[in-house]
Amino acid sequence: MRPEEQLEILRKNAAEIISEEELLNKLKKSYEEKRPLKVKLGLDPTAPDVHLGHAVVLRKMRQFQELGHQVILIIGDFTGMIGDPTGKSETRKQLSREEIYENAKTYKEQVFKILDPDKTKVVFNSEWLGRMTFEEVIKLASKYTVARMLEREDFSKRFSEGKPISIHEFFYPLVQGYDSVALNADVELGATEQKFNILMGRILQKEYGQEPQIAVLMPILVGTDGKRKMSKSLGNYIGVSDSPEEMYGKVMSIPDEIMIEYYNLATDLEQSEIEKIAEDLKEGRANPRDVKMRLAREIVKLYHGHEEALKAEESFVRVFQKKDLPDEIPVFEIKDEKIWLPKLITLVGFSSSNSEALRMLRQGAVKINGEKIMDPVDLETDSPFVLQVGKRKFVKVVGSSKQS
RNA sequence: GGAGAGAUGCCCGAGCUGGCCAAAGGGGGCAGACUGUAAAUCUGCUGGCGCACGCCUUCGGUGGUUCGAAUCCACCUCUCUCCA
Repeated sequence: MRPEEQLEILRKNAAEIISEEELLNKLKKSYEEKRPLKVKLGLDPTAPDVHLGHAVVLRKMRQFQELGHQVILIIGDFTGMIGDPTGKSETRKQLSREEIYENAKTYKEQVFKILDPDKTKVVFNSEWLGRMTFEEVIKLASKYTVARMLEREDFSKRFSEGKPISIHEFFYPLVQGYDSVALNADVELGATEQKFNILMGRILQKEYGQEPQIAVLMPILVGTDGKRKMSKSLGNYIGVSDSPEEMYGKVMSIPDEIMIEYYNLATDLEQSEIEKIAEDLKEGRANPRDVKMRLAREIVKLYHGHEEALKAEESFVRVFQKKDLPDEIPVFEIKDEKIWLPKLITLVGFSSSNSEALRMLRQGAVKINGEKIMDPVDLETDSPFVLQVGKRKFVKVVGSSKQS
């Protein structure tokens, strides 16, 4: 494909490209020399749960792949072993080799729902970082100044608020930038929050006599709460490995205001189509609920296929609109013939303690076979029953004593 | 190296002239009502324990004083600020 057309595609949805002109030049050169560009993305090996927020970036990577470029995923195992300090207080535990390997494996499984495995190279940054001598490290550290380091917003904020910043945190940007040097990367992808780190790559590459990489920055996807960025630790994420029903439901729970953002960043719909939806919505021609259902369908389709998306929708309508039971309820086998209800709720994982279960009970959140129960009763398990806690947690409890 | 300030429950943050403190208030979260599993609003809950006006664990760590400590004392660890 012609470089100009490639640029057109790559530009879509990107928050910022630094710089487009240089990117076009690289694309041209690549086109002429028939040499694919090396496109780099760093992954943090500590949290191996890929969600739609990551997907925004990964889907852009996918476009690069489709245009014939070389995609390189860097597993930050070296940095992972040091332990990212940005939670501080708990000095995040260091990961062992095995854990990192394990995480990397699940990472790959999830990432390959989006990327083409045959066209993806995965590397560990310990490969080159682990071999650096202290002398080289100091040399690397000399390439940047404290004042410039503090330009980064989170650092300067913490600094002015009197919050601690450990010296080694300054190494994160340096190390990430050095990864680009080690790979001689042409392009680095990331969310806008990665701007500083990615620009660091450019600076270091120049210092080490390389042509600087292009920064392709993608917008940050807001989480299901509509406020904060999507992340696992905030519990506002939609994972690419979530079940179809779960995924569908989570999409339905997002605030209306961010629907179009999701259409743009998390679906494959044409720009023109999305614009039309946005307008219908604004003019009141479309029911926001239907627009959201379509969104949920589109997103589930991407990760589970058309069929599953429809099934998830059916299930959703049944459970939440008609207030029926879902057609498939997980079964929980129980050995005891009799069980105290709060204990059962905890046992199946709907609460973290009996006390909590008791509280939910008192607030009328618990139903058995559709009937609201407010007392901590003892239950016979000789005949199966459906336990429901809250709106979305169901389980079918079956006594195992009768079965054998 | 010197001087000062501080460390409280998921987070922020009161309390710190010792008992009334499982610890105010806010945020977040969960649940209920209302709905479109949206938003807004209202209500309740928000350490554990077989459900308790009871017991256990919790206020950076370890010891101590006391009938009794988040609150007093000693030492330690960590953080911040100013000086060098």
